[in-house]
Amino acid sequence: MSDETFYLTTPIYYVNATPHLGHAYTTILADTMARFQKLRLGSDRVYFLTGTDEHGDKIAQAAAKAGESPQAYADRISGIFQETWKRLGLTPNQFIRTTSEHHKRAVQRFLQTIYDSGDIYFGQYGGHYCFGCERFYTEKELEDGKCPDHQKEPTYIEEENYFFRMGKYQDWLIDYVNRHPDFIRPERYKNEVLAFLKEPLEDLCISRPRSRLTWGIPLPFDDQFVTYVWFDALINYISALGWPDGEGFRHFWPSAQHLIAKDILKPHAIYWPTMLRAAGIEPYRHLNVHGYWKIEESKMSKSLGKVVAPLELADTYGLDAFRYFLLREMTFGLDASFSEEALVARLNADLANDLGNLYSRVLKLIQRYYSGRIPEWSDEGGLSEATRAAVGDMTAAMERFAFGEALGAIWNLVSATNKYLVTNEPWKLDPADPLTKSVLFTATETLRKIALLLSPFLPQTAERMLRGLGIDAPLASVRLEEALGSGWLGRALERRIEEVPALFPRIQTTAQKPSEEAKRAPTASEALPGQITIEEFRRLDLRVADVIEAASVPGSKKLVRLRVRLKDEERTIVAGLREQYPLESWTGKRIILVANLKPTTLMGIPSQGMVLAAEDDAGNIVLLTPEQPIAPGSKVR
RNA sequence: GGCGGUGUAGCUCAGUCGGUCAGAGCACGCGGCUCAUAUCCGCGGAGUCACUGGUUCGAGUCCAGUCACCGCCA
Repeated sequence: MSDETFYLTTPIYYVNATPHLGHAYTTILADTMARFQKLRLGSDRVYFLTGTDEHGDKIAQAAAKAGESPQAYADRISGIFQETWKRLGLTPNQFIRTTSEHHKRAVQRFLQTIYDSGDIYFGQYGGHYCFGCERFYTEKELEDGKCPDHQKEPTYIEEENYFFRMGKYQDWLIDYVNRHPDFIRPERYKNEVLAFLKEPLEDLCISRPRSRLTWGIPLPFDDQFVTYVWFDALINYISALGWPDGEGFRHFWPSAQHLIAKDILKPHAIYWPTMLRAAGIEPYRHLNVHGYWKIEESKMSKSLGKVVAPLELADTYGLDAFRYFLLREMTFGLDASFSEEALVARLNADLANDLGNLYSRVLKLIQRYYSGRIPEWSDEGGLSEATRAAVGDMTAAMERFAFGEALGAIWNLVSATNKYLVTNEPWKLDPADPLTKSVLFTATETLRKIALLLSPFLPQTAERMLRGLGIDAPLASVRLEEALGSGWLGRALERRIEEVPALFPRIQTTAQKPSEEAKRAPTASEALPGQITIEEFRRLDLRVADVIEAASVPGSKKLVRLRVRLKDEERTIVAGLREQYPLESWTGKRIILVANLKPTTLMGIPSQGMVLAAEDDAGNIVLLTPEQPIAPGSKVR
């Protein structure tokens, strides 16, 4: 037996926002991979880490805004993350927080190590600092002298700071990446990093003066400075293992793999390896980079204009269906679209029809033929080849983080089992016929193996399937290889099938088959140019809203900042109507709002919608308003 | 502006070294079955493989250029 281990991390999430789909996706991927590796290697050889990143300007500011101390604020948001992962059934081995004592000590130890070896120096720096971005900008990067993200004038700050000699490691890093082609994967991101490294790599400013920021870890060699938040955060990957002396570090670090979304490629692919190098620590093994979910509006469970947050769909359709969709639908490394419709399509086609129905038809046959007692007979091997292929393909796909392919491999086996039943038609045979017993035994055996293969992806479903097959599955301690053998039955319950609830009930969709009339409707090519369909019009979410407050937008003559109320929601809208409607005229006005307009930022102010107005040829502009009094939030159609 | 990438059936995407590569799943149509969650199984579609040139006996697959979208850098 090898001493192979597996250590997988997610990023630690910055507590300036509450968990969203992106966080959940990364963590679900990691959870699935960790479960898979535990199945393969045994749970004591696998370590899965996640956590929260809690220092820095933005946190201090957010806390101040919320009227809390930074620590109280971080505690609260970090708690929400922990709760959310629990709700989603995710099981990290550790949830690390950068405000924890052991992390702080490790960061200081790390800094001191590099400082002692001469890779940190004190230098001067001057530049345009944007507090929103928490970073300096060069002249060239500014647009009209403003931060391109926040549209705010940055502050010129000149200060002395500590720098990490990152540039010193540039050649080493290029060489390392080239020598280890799968160090950063998929390849597109490796190429991106190499492209970036073609330019000279600058040293990294790793401190912030206390005079400006106190919410951070003090530098061990100068307490007038705190550590730059990225430098602090990355170290979590080793502090969590008890670096430098911890047993966990020795045991797990050699197999370290990081999982991130593509937006934080640079710190992980460039800062972090050079930091490790400087500290005399081996680089991690792989950096696995995934894409983004583009969230498509759904018209399914949207009630009263309230957009349903993706995470809520986990409650609506079940954890496993939610996981299945995410794992199946995104090609690792690429972006994908998230929509309720697509989720339901997957749920119905794959989970309900293919898998759920297979499970149901087999168990119900056994129930009828043998009063629910699974026949112990011989497995004639009718599915052994398909099973072998599924296990091999699935394992190989997981090695490459190809979760969708891995599920595809399992579904090939599901499909093969459905075919096997149609080929052998046990329902046409005499229950006492040895062939019948053999066929049904083979089918249940295969279902058992399917459940096992599925367990990293759909843990709850796997357990239900096994239980239904009369097996009390201690999945945490099961080893894949052993369990795929014909002897493994876990703790066999009385192998009697009582009732067979549907694993995944089909979701009724309102989408009906196109009627004859619909087929005769004009097609796109027949439509006049510029015409839209009623469906396209319905995508607009127009609402009546009340203006409760109006304010000027500094630096703009045309813009006005409005606070408007919908039904039970308030929003800020920036409108270019100040010349037509002076500030004092706004309050109390009832307007029509495009409520599902993609939010944007105008002159530094986020705007969540657009006010409708009419304009004539002469440029006269008037607001649109309901002709009779009607409640704010009412839909316009 | 510089560099990467992407553009393949209605939809989502596979297509390694150029020659059964024109494919899969979903959706759709037809047929079969009726054990099963109106499920399952079989068959089918023809899509100028973004566009234009080029290399080659032969190109989604290589080269050049064009267009569109996206990413990184500036």
